[in-house]
Formats: sequence, structure tokens, C-alpha cells
Amino acid sequence: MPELPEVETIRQTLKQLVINKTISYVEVYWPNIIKHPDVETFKQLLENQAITDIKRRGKFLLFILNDYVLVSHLRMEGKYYIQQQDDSLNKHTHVIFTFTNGEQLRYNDVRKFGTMHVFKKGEETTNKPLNQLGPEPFDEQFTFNYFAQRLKRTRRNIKSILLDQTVVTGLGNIYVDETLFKAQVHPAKKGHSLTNEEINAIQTYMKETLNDAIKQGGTTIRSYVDGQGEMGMFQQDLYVYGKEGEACHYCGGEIVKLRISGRGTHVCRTCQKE
DNA sequence: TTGGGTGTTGAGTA
DNA sequence: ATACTCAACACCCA
Repeated sequence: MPELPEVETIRQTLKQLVINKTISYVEVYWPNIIKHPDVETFKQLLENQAITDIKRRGKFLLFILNDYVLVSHLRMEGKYYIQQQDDSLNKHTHVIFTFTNGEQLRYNDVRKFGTMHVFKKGEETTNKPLNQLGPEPFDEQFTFNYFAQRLKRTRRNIKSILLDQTVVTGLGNIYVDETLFKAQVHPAKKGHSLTNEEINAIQTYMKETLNDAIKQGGTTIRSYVDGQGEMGMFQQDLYVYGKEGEACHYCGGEIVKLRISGRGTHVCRTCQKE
């Protein structure tokens, strides 16, 4: 489900609902979600910890606690809800954080792909999974020179490069297709074949697209909702993702769906020359 | 009814 | 390095 704009929206909305609340205990119904440390330690470390902030790194949510950081990845369909202790349980709720005031932060995940790690504060940045991530799209470190260097030394196609979180972190299938369409670059083009103009366009439209999507509260394709259960509105602004068979906004040609690097990929063949 | 596809990412293999 | 397949899992739809 969630790429950078959706995770950022969840961060902003959920933060209001959990800030300064203290966890009294944690229940885990699907242990595979807990990747570090072991489940019992995980539960124990979080007891009596207050949530002081929620941050984001790429597609990860970081719940900042007094002494620890909970690193949470939603993968395809992870969602957080605030509910009351006596609210009925959903069958896809796998982790419950009960606060001292009786409210609960519930983690729902139909496909159970999501992950959670807990680290001592400060150690999260030097361990997997966060230590593998490349720069944020809006980082100063994400310069033209850095990006061009990463692209020009590889024969991989630009679609898979943009999905590679070690190059730049936060893009998934939707925003890669949207970015490449606006930049008018075909997703099958090899990194080393891109011109400076194309690289600059990709970088510029990547940031513009992500920014616009954050302003709209993210994209709701299937089931995405923010921390307060509200849908995002960016799907109204999609140009190619899920638009196969429709007319291209620029040239009127037909949007087609291809398979590139194993992923469904949407392009206008006229605007994005291979 | 069934098989392929879905917004993610890691491991294993060649 | 990279490309490819599979795996985790549940649901939807043609």
C-alpha cells in the first residue's frame, strides 16, 4: 500500500492521536511481524514507554519512545487504528499496544507482510533495515551529481533503479510510473543511457509528484487510509497508474500497461520513447 | 472454480 | 553486479 506520501500522511495524522501516551502492555498475535528482538523482549521493552514523537524514514514509520525506537514497515497493507479496549477485534489485527488511558493502537495487516523492529534509541540508524536506505528524495544529499553517478554506472532499467530503496528511498510502483511519465522517460531505459536532461527531469518530477501527493493526503487505490481512517485524494491526480486504456493527458494516445522487471508498469508510448 | 495479479522486500540461485 | 524466481499471505476478479 503505502509509499512515501502515504507513510508521511499516516505519520502526521497518527502522531496527533498517540503523542504523549504511555504503553502499558503489548499483545502480539502474529509473531512473524516482530523481526527484532525476539517477541517476548519486544513486548517487555515497550512496557511503560511513552510515545514522544513519530518520524519517518523512507517508507518506515519510527515511533520515538523514551528509551527505544519502534521501526514499523507497512509493506502492502499494514494499517494503524486507534480503538478502545472493549471494541471488537478485527481478524486481521496482529499487534495491540494498550495505553495507560485504556485506548489501544492496533496494527492491522491483511497479508501479514509488515515488519516491526525495536532498537535502543540511536541504534536504529546503524542496523538493518534503516542502515540500507539511500537518501530521502528531499535530502540535500540527493544531489544531481549523486543521482547521475548512481544511474550512469549501471545497465539496470530506470524502473528498477527507482524502486531500489538504496538509491533513493520512498518510491514504490505508483510514484515511479507517475514520475517517469511526467519526466517523459520510458521505464525500460537503462540507467547509463540517460541524458543529464532526463536525469534532471526525473529528479525534479519525483519531488514534485511526491510533494503534491503529500498535500493530497496520499493515494487510495484499494484500501489505504491515513491514521484517522481518512482516504487520500491523490488518485484524482494520477496520469498513468491504473489508467490503462485511457487517453494520455498530454498527447491523447492510449495508456498501456507493460511488465518491466516483473512489475506492472504504465506508460504512454508516444510521450515516453524507448 | 481457478489462477493470476496486487501498493513490498528479502533470500537464494545462476 | 544483476537478473530472475520464490517466499511471506489474503483477497479480488476475470
